[in-house]
Amino acid sequence: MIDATLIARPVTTAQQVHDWLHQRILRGDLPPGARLSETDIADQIGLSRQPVREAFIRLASDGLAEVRPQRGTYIGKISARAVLSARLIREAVESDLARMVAGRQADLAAMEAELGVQDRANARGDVAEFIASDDRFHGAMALAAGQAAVWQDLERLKSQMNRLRHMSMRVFDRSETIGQHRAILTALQAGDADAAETAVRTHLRQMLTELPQIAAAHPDYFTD
Amino acid sequence: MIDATLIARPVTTAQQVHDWLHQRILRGDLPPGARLSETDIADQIGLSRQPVREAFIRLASDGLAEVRPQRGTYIGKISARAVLSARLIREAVESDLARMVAGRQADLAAMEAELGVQDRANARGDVAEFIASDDRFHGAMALAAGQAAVWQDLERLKSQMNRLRHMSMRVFDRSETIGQHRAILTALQAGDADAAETAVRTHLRQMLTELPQIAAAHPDYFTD
DNA sequence: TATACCATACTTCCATACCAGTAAAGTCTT
DNA sequence: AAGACTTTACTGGTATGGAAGTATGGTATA
Repeated sequence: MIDATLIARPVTTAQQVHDWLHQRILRGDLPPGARLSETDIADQIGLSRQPVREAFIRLASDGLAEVRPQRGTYIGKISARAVLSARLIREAVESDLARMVAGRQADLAAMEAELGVQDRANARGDVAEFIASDDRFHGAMALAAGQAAVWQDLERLKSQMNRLRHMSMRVFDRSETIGQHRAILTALQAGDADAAETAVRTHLRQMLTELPQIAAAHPDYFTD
Repeated sequence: MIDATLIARPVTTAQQVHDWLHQRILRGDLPPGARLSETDIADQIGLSRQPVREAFIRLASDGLAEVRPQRGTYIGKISARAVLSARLIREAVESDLARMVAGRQADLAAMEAELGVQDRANARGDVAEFIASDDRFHGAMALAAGQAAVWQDLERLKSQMNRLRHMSMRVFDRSETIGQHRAILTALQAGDADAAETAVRTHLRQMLTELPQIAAAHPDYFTD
């Protein structure tokens, strides 16, 4: 048995450049508003400008960069409007997913496991790992609802939120987040759809209070 | 007062090529699975391959095309999984939006107007206009909820569904769709959040019955 | 001092040439 | 005739050069 994802995947250089930059942007290594230069990056990694340019185009499609013709390419600032929109969508979708999970006998072991990971990451102050585990927790819920594809579709929206979270994580205590996660899981285990929905909405509304504070602390990283 | 959107908008050739192909794909002029050739299109519109190539990259990011390195570029087939995922997301989000609209004194004139447009388009058999009006109807609801940005974020997902609808519209009678739209509007006007949510969910679940029939009629246009 | 102008040094955008991988037609061998 | 191998004609991927537009800083002028 051959893994089709391997034979069908001659990853191009442009794709690798894109992935590299994508990760750096999400982690906050490349701050919002920073300037990107085709030539600089090309020289830096020993390539021609072309693959770098194509990576920029992909980033722009991701909503992470902005190419201004004949002017320059910049890391997109975090749009408060976009974050709020993404949050609303997640709340709506994950509420429904939670109801679906609560209504069936789903395997919740994966979600349970992530709670432990988050405890340890929080204790270590490992921001990146905490965020990754947080994502896996929510992804596991989508999987338990039999809707893995839905989680994939939200990727683009999650990107914007994750950039914000890399900033907020350094400011806020995450034990509260873990508690909210546990509340969700408990409701799901009890098969209580109403409680699960409430827990999900409460959890995702947390960002409504955090966003203004983060934005106030880094005004140059945001647009309205 | 100068319109900033005008001075800041030197539309590149690649962008125009992208928009052109994007529209043709959504309208079904370019059928799923069709082959795209950089050289063919470049010759056809009198350009070099480069801008066409960059348009392909954008289309791939849109999820409308697939670039297979060293093999060829193809119009993406319609993924049944993706359509179902998009449908679920829309049902979740628009349910919440409907509740928001029902709970406030919103201006619903725009939605009302689209119902008339749909009546006339349906009578004429104008598929494209009907779909456009359908989109505007749902978009007006998002606007009435004060969440225009949310509707923008769903654009990518709507693309996949719209391709499907261009096929289904020729098969199904749309008067039922109009009736469902009216049910939504009536509930909103009455300020009945529960009825509005139910009407929205009923309306968007229509696709669950249509998708299998469309897919069966055009098996070569779909992947699982 | 303030302002208009202009030369210059960038930037991205597009055209062209070349490279590498794929697939299918054609040829040879058995 | 059937199979394996070779050739050839494509495909997209990358490199490079120059064109077009923009920002910047200096300079002349009022």
